[in-house]
Amino acid sequence: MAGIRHSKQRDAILDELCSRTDHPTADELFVSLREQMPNISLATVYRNLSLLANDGVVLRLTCGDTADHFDGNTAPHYHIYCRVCHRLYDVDVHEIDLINSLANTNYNGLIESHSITFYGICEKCYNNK
Amino acid sequence: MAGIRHSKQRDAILDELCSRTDHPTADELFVSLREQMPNISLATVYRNLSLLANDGVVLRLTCGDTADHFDGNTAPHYHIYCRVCHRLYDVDVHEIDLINSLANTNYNGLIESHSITFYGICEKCYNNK
DNA sequence: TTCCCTGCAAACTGTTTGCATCGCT
DNA sequence: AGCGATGCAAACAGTTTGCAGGGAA
Repeated sequence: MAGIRHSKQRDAILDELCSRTDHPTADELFVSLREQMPNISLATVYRNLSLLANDGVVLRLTCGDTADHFDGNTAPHYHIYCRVCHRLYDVDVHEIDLINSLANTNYNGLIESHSITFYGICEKCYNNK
Repeated sequence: MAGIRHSKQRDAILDELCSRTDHPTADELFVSLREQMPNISLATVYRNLSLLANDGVVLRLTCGDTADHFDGNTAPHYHIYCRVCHRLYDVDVHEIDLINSLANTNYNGLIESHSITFYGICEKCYNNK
């Protein structure tokens, strides 16, 4: 986090991810990055995303979609995975701390905070039908 | 669900899954099933698990582990995925309805009930260290 | 100058699919 | 006979890894 090394590619990956509010997959990031950095390789994107996720600099979101998604916003928030458009959205559950404490009350404090993904239909898809 | 077809293999897969309280992967089920049914193929296990999951007869649990896990218990309950032993456990959060209504209050009722997987450390791993 | 990093290609893993055959009604 | 289900093997998608060369500290 603090002592993280830098490289042109790693910085570009982190910048690109943090500049987006969607929750791109490694491949989606790769496609964007190639515009500014045509020689970047997909393996580098995967490698650095794993590194950054293990360091807690970014979030890896596994939701049952074919590929993992990533989030540059590590502030406490939840996600909803839309069964219709297969996208992830931030969901602003104001009672986030209450939910976490409820869960932990029933499980001896071993449950991580702020790592819930809900499933359902996003507002856009719900309105479009 | 009601109109579901039957076959020796499909029934065996469902029986085996429902008789277990762990949350096996397709391959783990396959290994068990082969003892009673040596010619069963892994593709059949995958095919039927997908069928049953799509029909709502069983639950498919995606948790960031390498493989999907399955649960024969469709009664409302949550899960916790242990970061240490990489296993899924049922977690009895008594306030399950409250949590769902809190989430839905903040997202216009589009969030599915009863499909939360928490992340953390299971009690066994927590005590063993 | 020492590592860490990259790009490339090949390997790997979980899962799905095509196809010929089998089995139930 | 007809149709779905099976077993096998090949195909697939996402991800990881080995390696030789390049770049940051």
